[in-house]
This record gives sequence, structure tokens and C-alpha cells, in this order.
Amino acid sequence: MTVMKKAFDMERLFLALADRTRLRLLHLIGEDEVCVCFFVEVFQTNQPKISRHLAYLRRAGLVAARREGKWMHYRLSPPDEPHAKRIFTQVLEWLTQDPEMQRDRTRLVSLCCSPRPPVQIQGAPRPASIA
Amino acid sequence: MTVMKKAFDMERLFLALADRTRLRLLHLIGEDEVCVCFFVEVFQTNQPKISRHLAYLRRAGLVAARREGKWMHYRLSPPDEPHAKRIFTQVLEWLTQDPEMQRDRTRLVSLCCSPRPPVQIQGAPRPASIA
DNA sequence: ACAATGTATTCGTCTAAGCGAATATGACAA
DNA sequence: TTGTCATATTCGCTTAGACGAATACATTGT
Repeated sequence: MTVMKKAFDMERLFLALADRTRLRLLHLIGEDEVCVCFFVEVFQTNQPKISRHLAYLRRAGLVAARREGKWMHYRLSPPDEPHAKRIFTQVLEWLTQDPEMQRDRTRLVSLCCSPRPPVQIQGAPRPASIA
Repeated sequence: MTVMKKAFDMERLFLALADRTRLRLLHLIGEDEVCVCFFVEVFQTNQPKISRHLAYLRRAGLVAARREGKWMHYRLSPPDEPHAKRIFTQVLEWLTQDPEMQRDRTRLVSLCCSPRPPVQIQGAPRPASIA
């Protein structure tokens, strides 16, 4: 039985991109590998919401997860299909222009560098490029 | 009261692209201006379905319509926002690779050039580049 | 074994949006 | 007018998916 690589599903890609929370997640991950608890802190929202959107992105093949003890780290996983990959990259570029996205990023950095971070993330592993 | 140009809504764009019928419509229009009845013929589906999807694309700002007697012609209307426009263009390029899209195009051409076209489109104005 | 902690899933509810069938509108012709 | 044709909209139904609240699961520390 051969492993059948399915033709990349465009609709699935665009559905995944058609939600603000997911766009914010993708942008906030960026070049990093980010722990779930940071998303919750930065977005000031409940944890199940984040988890569900991350699951959605994972199913769409746009992010990948790695476990480290109780922590889960998420990183981008750009599509293989060349057109999809180019579009994915350009979407990420586009996101950088958005004020809310910029605020998210700022928030993440200050959270990580803060001398007294919120309790929720005290022991959490920092994103690679910031730690 | 000043005319406020709203910041381009990314979610709206991706929602519009997240449907196969709409992708097929966008691809079939291409560089042309195409009459509704051709979509109905090419896709072998009912007319309200086409009309609703065209309305959706119109609301999303991706197509524009022109009336000519009882016929409505649709053409692409690429977004102004530079990032949106680039993505839009690349999506269209990507669509070209898809077998179903290619079949749609072939079907359109043969319909137009057929010496005995189906009744539904006998009097209909041909797409500019084909006529 | 048990509790604590980080994350994932489930549940019930609500809204957006897809569909076919039916109907409305708008333009032209008789 | 009245009818016909091309297109648009509405209606009733169904499904995907977003949400908060509650719960389940997994790992670590006691």
C-alpha cells in the first residue's frame, strides 16, 4: 500500500486563514516556537479557545506541535505545495502591517522580558528567539 | 462627513476564497468579462447557486458586474491593498494548476465556439477574449 | 496514590453560510 | 399591457464552526 500524498486542499487553507484569532496565532508564532500559555496571556482570553484554534491549524497542516513536559510548543509548518507556501509566506508578511498583530508581538516580548511576569507563565519556557 | 476607506479585511478575503465554487468562478472569469449564463452551463448547476456566489464575491469586492440588457457580465476586481492584490493574483495563478479549473476553461471555450451551442446560451454575448 | 498544573476535548448554544425550490425583479419584445 | 427571458433574492433546511463552561487527559511533584 503506497502512501498517497493528497493534492493540497485550497479551501482548507483559506478556511484556516479566515479567522482573526488564527491569524493572530500564526503571526505571534512567527519564526519562533511558542508555548500555549503565552498565547493565553497575550490574547487575554481563555485557554480552551486558544487550544481549539491551534488544533484547527494543526489539522490544516499550518502549525506543528512539540511536547516538553507539560508544555506544548507550537511552530509554523509552511505547506509543501509551492503556491500554497508562497501565499502562506505573503500572508505572514501582510500580517506584520496590522496594528493589532504588532501589539500582540510587543506584548509577547514584554511578557518574556518582564522581571515579574504574571503567575500563569512564571515557569513556562520562553520562545527560543526571545529567551 | 469624510468617506472612510476601511482597512482591508483579511478575514473577508479568505472567507471569499474558501469555497470551491467561488474559486472556480474567479478562475473562469480570468482576464475576461463573462456572462452569468455561461457559468451555469459550464458548471452544470442551477442558476441561483451561481448568482448567490457571485453576489458573495461582489460583496467581498473581488468581482464587479456590468449590465447589458438582460445580461450581466462579471469581471475580476483585484483588491487595492497591495498585499491583498498580490495574494489574489497568486491564488489565480495557483488555480491554473488545478485539473477541474482547466476543464472548466476548456468547456467554456468549446461552448463559445460550438457551431450549435445549448439553447441556454444561444443569444448570450460571448466573453470578450473568446468572441 | 494523590494533588497540582498545562493542555485538550466535550457539551450546549448560537450564527454564518451552503443548498434546492420557489419567487421576485428588470429588461426587452409583441 | 402582457409575456418571456436572464438574473437576483427569499425561504426552509442543514451543516460547519465559534464561543464559554465544564470536564478529561497528561505530566510532574509530593
